[in-house]
Amino acid sequence: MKNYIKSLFTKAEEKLDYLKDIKIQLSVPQEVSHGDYSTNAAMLLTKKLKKNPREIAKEIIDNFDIDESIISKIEIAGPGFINFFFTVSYVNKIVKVINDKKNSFGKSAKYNGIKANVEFVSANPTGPLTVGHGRNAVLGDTVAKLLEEIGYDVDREYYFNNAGRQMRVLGNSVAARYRELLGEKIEFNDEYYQGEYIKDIAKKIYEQYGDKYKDNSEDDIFKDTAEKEIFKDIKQTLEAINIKFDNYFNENDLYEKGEIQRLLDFFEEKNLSYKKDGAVWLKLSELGQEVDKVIVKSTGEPTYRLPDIAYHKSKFDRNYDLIIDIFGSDHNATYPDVLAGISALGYDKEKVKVIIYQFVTILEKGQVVKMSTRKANYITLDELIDEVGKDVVRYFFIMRNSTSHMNFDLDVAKQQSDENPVFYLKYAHARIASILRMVKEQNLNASFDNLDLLNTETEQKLVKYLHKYPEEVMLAAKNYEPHKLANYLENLAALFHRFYTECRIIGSEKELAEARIALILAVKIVLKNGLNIFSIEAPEKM
RNA sequence: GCGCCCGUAGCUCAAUUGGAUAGAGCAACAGCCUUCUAAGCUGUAGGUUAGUGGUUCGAGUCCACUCGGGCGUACCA
Repeated sequence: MKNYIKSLFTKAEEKLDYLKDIKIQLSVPQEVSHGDYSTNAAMLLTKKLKKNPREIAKEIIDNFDIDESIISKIEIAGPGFINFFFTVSYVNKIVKVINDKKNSFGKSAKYNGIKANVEFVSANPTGPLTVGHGRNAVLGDTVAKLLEEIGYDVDREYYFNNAGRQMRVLGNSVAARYRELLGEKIEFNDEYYQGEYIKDIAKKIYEQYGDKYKDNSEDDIFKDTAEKEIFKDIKQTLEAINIKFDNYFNENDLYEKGEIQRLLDFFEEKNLSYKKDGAVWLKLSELGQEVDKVIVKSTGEPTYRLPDIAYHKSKFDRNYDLIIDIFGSDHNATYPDVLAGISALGYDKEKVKVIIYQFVTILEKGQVVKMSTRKANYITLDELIDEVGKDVVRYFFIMRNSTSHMNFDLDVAKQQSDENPVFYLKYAHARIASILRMVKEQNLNASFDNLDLLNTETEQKLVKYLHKYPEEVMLAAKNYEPHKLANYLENLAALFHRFYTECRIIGSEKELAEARIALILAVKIVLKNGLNIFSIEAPEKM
């Protein structure tokens, strides 16, 4: 529908030069009486042409070459909107299109062959994933899926660091628990990781090696075993919500392959770094940032900035055209430094899109739960998945804009999981499946011969909404906003449920019944395609 | 103090990127199952979009200031 209107404008441009100066915006009015599509083109031209917008609208319409089998009416309304009305038979053609395309309806080839890298989760292996990581994980995976839907070739990547202070503390924590197991009285340092999982790891080491490491608290065995075990759990948790990564990128590689040193040399050579107080500083003030920052501490250890820049450089070197980072709002002050470093290296930082999501406030018994991995004060993602299930977890984290500071009341989630909107979507799908089973018993089959019979207001609304699906996918993908698609699906389900109560299939005339079957098949396909993007089951029964 | 994000119905959140009368779900109230799944549908009620000013044909959306909340503001990651 939209494309047809655009073609009208393109043709009209040959006669009306001024149309070339504006971008034609088409929107679907909220009010049905304002047509199927509406444009503000005439209003945008008032200044330039110094004419009344309604006069301009009239001139534009007079220059349209209209096919009456497609457009039933065009009118000028309000201050100068041009409203388009489509014919029933043209609108209903989509039902056949969807049934023909099935799974591929909504997919686009627009970005075929373009390589994208989506980096998300990226938690260091110091403890189990918490509910806080959930938003990151689901957002990243869904953004990746949306990009695939419009043609991108996407790699999902997890970046982690198994060196550094945090991991040493982790190793020491396990060693302490290990000695405790051997009967030693230990003082469990406040700085140590307090969680029960530390004891489990210590126990594993004890079961395998006995007291072999009794006097070797510094041995790598503690850190290495902890890392391995924790990573195993993290991967399991992610798999439980259908998330798999293509690449695991270890920060250590950057050191071992000399990338860090090379980068340091480069900055020095280009006179972009200098020494002060025994540390190496990057001249970020010359790269568009406020102040210079340290990249190598006086101890000789790099700060996170250096490896982060090197890491992003590696993404460019691996030929990604689109590089997406999913970060929590606590990172919002750090990435501009990295981007500045990247452009200093001569890369196009526009290819990097940083998606900052706001933290979810977790409430339990009316209290805010503050999360800390080290203090073992957290609710794990596993617990949440066990409690409410994979689909609810996934839907919950993408149903709202990532800019929203969501509240999540655990008690409500546990009690009212039946009232979660995700069930509403699933129910619509299951309901259609059920109708189709009944219809089969009555020997009725979908038919596309009499789609014009779908002419009630309820049916037309539903059909027109189906038209929008591919556009909604594109919009959600290009803006990295999965919640838009969630809203779309909820509206679609609502329109279907209404159709269900108002329009019967069994009991209607055969022609009408079979046209309606074609319609609900189309709705089922779109619901399923949408839920598939969210990795949520579309059940045949509930 | 400074930077980023947010403030919309009692609660949780939308709003086609500046469009026409700001919409859903919970919660409340009143209805709808001897016919395809009532995890559903219909209706009622609920709003000075935190506040004040500005920009224009037109502002929840853009700008300025004020108030309130979140996250940062390291030679931690």
